[in-house]
Amino acid sequence: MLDDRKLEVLRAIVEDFVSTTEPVGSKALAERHSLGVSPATVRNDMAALEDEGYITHPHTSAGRIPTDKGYRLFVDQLSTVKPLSPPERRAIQSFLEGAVDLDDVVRRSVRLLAQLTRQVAVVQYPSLSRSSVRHLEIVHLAPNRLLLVLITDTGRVEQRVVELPATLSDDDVGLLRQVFGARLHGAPLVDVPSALSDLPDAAPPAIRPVLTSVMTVVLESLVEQPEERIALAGTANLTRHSLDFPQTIRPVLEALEEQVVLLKLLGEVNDPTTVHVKIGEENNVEGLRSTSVVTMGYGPDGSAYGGLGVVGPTRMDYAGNMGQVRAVARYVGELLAGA
Amino acid sequence: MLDDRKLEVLRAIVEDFVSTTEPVGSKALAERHSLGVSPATVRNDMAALEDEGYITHPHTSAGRIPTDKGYRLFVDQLSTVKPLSPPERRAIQSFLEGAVDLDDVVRRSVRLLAQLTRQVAVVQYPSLSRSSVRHLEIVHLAPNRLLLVLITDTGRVEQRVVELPATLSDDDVGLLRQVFGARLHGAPLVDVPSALSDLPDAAPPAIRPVLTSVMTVVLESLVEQPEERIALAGTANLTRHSLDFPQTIRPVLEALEEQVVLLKLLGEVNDPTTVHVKIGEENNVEGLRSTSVVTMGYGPDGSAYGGLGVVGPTRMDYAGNMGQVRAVARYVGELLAGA
DNA sequence: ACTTGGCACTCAGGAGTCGGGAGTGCCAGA
DNA sequence: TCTGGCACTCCCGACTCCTGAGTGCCAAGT
Repeated sequence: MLDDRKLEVLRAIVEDFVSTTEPVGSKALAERHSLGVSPATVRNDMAALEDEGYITHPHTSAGRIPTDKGYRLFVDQLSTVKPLSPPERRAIQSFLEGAVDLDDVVRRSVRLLAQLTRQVAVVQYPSLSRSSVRHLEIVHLAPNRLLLVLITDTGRVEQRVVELPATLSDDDVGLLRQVFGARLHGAPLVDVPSALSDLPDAAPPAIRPVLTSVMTVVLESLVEQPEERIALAGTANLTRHSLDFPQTIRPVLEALEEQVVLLKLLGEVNDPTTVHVKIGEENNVEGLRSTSVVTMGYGPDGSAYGGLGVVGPTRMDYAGNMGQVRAVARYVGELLAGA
Repeated sequence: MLDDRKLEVLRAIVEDFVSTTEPVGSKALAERHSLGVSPATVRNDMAALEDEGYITHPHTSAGRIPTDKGYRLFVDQLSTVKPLSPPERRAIQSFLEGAVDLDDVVRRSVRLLAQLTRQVAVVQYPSLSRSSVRHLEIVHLAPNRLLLVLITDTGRVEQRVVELPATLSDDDVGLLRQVFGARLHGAPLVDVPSALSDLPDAAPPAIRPVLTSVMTVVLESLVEQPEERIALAGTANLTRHSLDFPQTIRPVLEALEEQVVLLKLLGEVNDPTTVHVKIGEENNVEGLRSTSVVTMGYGPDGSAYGGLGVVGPTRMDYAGNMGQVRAVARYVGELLAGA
């Protein structure tokens, strides 16, 4: 159905359209890319590609532009992820190396990604559900009030205030600290429930009620409904080509403000070790139907702490952006694994 | 120079223009507002107002629109801050009351503010420099590595990793904890330097070098260059009226991505207990010259933890937005003071 | 001294017209 | 299977025309 030359024509169309933003015609295409055939032949190939749904034209006397399906074919078969240029690599390193804590890492990464790709960048904080407990601190705020501070191996810090059913002495708090510390230190968050399951029985009766409320808070807010966090940058990049979005960038901005939407985008990744691309209508998110999303998981050796990626017009430099997303994901993964 | 009727005309122009987004002409104005005079008279007044620089017209045969100076006069003398409607009050309460921690409070507030005002909302986290130490936790990560966790009275949690010049036993860490805890508990962050000044001398020689590095980190990263944080929401609101911004919303989005810019906006508030408005060119920030900014400080009884506000087109409902910003600022202030 | 109606003037913006040019589809010949 | 030729389509920019909202100013009225 599609011989090599037709594929070559498709590639040329995608590349030209991506770089010029203008529908590309048979003549210009035959000239610019040395295909060795005449415009007429290119026209025939174009007609075939259009029949198959890979390209369209906005109106009769205009050139062709790729469809979502065309981009999909391009991404899957016609392009290879572009490795970064040395200056880009240097930029990543110098940008990320000064980070002082997790917040800093995430904020720097997201800005970096936005700058590199010139798209909107999204970085998810390391998911609590895939982290382990590094430390659980219990601070005695008031006789009947505790502050729990959970610190994970990835550097996330989560805090919750616990109102107690009874007042507590400092010694009691020390006891609590010991009990929880011993059981939780180093445990993956998902294992916390089982690690704590026999706790009420094992503890001295005096502090049982208190212990139970602390347990409840720990389990509920840190394990069952762990809070996901996300950083966003580069929204101004959406305005670079007003042509890229049918009406306005409104729906896109709205979608990007929804944490849930972003989590969904980053979460739909099955294999965290490779770059994923969702093109146009492939996005299940209303409002992002005219955008493409490039994502990848990051984390140590193939497992994933979380995801990151970029959102841009379907008319984007896939090869380049995929390379950039992959590179940043790897750097961030290493950085956090080493922390 | 400007008699009462002229002021009334200005008010009418501002109100009509704000609600319709269209230049307002003498006839429509005379009809809609019962000024009791003819369009011709209104025209004369308009000419006077234009001479004084309070209004302009985009072209000869168009109606008048307010200038920045006109809005300024309107805000200063012709409008009163609009108190919230009962449903709005309820919305605020129900929106904020479920917050579990500081992050949650800030995120909810910023979304709330964006929804209420239908503008871009900005909320600054309670500034470290105006907070006190509630607790400083020292976690022993590795023999030569500590994690400092600072918890402030406003609920902020800041962490830093300290690499030590020597290895440390758990007992040493306990000692550190005691020493710092005793001196810092309850101290305003600005007083921390003096509270720690005699520390090296007072401490046992064995842990002095370690103590010094910890001190350095505390002072540098928590006191001298305290990290300011800011939350943003509602950027999609910028697109509601494309007419509002000369070219595109690009420069506005860019400005809003700069933390520094936002801090500057919120920081220029001298008296934290009242609402402040910066109109158009009054903004020193390149990129926000076509926007107005409504800000207020929040905090307990007149002092300020931080600032919050909204950014929108100069054509905004000043009275309403000022009321909304004020209300949210007060609620947030109370909420954090009680925490 | 204001206010008012009248009137000539201005000018943005929409509707209609037109021609150029880029691009297409198709066909017949190599 | 490719290619050159050719008729056809139709977007887009330029041009013109026209309408209507709105103004500025003047002279008369109160």
